[in-house]
Order: sequence, then C-alpha cells, then structure tokens
Amino acid sequence: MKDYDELLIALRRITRAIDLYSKRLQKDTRLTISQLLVMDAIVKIDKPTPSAIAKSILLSQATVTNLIDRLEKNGLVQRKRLGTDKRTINVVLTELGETKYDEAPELLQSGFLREYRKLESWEQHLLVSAVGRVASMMDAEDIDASPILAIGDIDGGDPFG
Amino acid sequence: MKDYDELLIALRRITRAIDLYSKRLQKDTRLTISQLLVMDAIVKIDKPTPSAIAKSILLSQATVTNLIDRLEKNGLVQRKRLGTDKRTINVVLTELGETKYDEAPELLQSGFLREYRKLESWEQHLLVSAVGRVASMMDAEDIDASPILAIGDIDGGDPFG
DNA sequence: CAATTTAATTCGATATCTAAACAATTTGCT
DNA sequence: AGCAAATTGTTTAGATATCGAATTAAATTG
Repeated sequence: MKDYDELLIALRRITRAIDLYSKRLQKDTRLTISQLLVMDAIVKIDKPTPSAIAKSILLSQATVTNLIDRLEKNGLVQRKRLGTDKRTINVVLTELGETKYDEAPELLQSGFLREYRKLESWEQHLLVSAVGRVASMMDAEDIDASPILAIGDIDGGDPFG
Repeated sequence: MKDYDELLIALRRITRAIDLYSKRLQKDTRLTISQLLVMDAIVKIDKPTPSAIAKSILLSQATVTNLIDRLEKNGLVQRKRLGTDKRTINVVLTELGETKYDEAPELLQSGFLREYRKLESWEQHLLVSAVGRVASMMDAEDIDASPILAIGDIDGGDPFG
C-alpha cells in the first residue's frame, strides 16, 4: 500500500470514465471527445492550423493530424492552403461539420454534469481548484528528470550504442 | 465558455501527464504504468487470473490480455493452467519479472510525488477526497443513459430536467 | 546558395474498448 | 445418466487515441 494508491485509483477511474464516455459518444454520434475538441478549436481559433489546434487543446501535432484525417474522411472538415506560407494548412468546418458541431453533445457525461450542477458554487470551486492543483503538480516540467534510475537495462543492450 | 471548461482542461492535463509519464517509463525501463499495474496485481492477488487482474486494476479483460501478451513476450510473466477448470489461466512472474518488479519505479511522476509529500496531511486528504468525488460522479452508472439526445433532436431538451 | 528552422505528415508503438469467437463448465430437463 | 442450452473465462478482431522520432516540404538565415 503506497501513500498515493488511493489517488492513483481515483485518477484511473476518471481517465477510464472519460474514455468510456468518448467511446459511447462515438457509437452514438460518430464523434469522439477529441474530435469534438478539434472542431471546437477550429471554431474558436482565428486561422486554425494543425499546430495552433494542437497547442490549444493540449495534444501533439501528430495526434491532431490523425484526428483531422478522421474528420476529413467523414466530411466534417477540410484542409485548405490559404496563406502565403505554403507549409501551413487551415482547417475549416464543412457545412456538415457546422451542423454536427451545433448538435454536438456535452463533453462530459450527463450524469456527472447533473451532479456537478447540483453542487453549491463553493463546492464546484473546491473541486475545480483541487483538480487543477493536481494537474499543475503533475504536468510541471520534471526538471531533474534524468532517466528513471531504478531499472537496469532489460535486454542487456549497450547503453551507449 | 461552458461552466465545466476549466475542469475539463484540468482533467485533460492530468490524463496527458500520466500518459506522457507512462511513455517515458517505457522508454527508460520497457515497462508502462499499465504493465506495472498488472505485475503489481499478480503479486498481490491470490491466484491471479486475467479476469481477477482486470477487476482489480479497473481494466477490461481484453486490455489485460493484451498487456499480459506483451509482458509474456518480454519474458516477465508466464501463463499457466493450474486449476481443475481448464478455462482459467494463472499468471505468474518469471524470475526476471520478479527482479524488474522489485526495481520498478513509482507509478506517478517523481515531481508530483515530491510536491505531494510536502503537503500537510489535511491538504493531501483534501486533494484525494476531491479527486475521488469527481471519480464517483464520473463513473457512476449512467442509468438513464439512453442515447445521447443532443444529436438532431433539439425540440425541448431534457425530458427529466 | 547551403544550413537551419518550421509546419505538417508518416511511421511504429502502446493502450484501450466492444463485440465476436472459442473453449470449458454448469444447469436444466427428460 | 445424458445431452442441449446457458454461462463463464479468455482471446481475437477491429476501432480510435496518443506519442516521439523520422521524413518531407517550404521558408528563413547567414
């Protein structure tokens, strides 16, 4: 039993719940949470490029490319080269994309939102601030993050190539 | 701007931080967080079968099969049919697996743990309880979870308030 | 103009799920 | 007892998400 076991479990429950919700969304609407976030970013960012989208929703560029691929294949967005810099791509919603976006469901489980909205304002703030605190502690740059020492090399390979 | 945007962002930051840490672990030690959790379960459960492991670490059986495959391929665990019921499989650590398990790093980022351990006990409890609360609200069975309505209905909204 | 930087994509992994397939056991009914 | 039906344990198949590293193409710099 480690001192952080309970926290670890709670975090995994959350991660899993979000994943399962995303999969249910996909089944019902053909859109996952991540795909919806991309569409949301497209709507809200000025000239939405893949890199700008990635930055705004905290995903790697590679992941965003992948999500745009999928959205494009389903006819919800289009890639366009608009600017003078021919490397950059602008992503726009198609008409179908606009429609789906307007009809899009919430990004968190309805059961959760129902509960959340029942809370007193101070309780909501408490939760948000606690979760935000954990997030900050967790994604802070791990500066002394030299290799994790515990483990010797598994395959006996030469560490210096 | 939705009332839960901030929470959503914090949750995504956490999810991502965990994922990135898992990938770094994999690079350094050839083991991911999930794989370590499986090994942990094998050590702690009495006669560890895939289904018992799945239940104990909150993953689907299919995912656990996948993780065991990988651990087995790397020589860390073995599948054995021990009981009278020939359907069930027991998973055991190999000698190498034992060694790696003993040397295994923490399951949360060292930076996080450092911060976390600096907190007063009451603060730790506050965080754990807040995160736990969110987890409960999130993975509660969404009973009325008939299809997600938002899509294409929009004629008067939530039938139950 | 060569070298470097930047934007995007491709590549190769892993994790994760549901649904379907398979195998072995248990149950139920005659 | 005997066999079909239902259940249970595991794996397979087919998706998506996600990343870092390598690649490609275009722009910038020296």
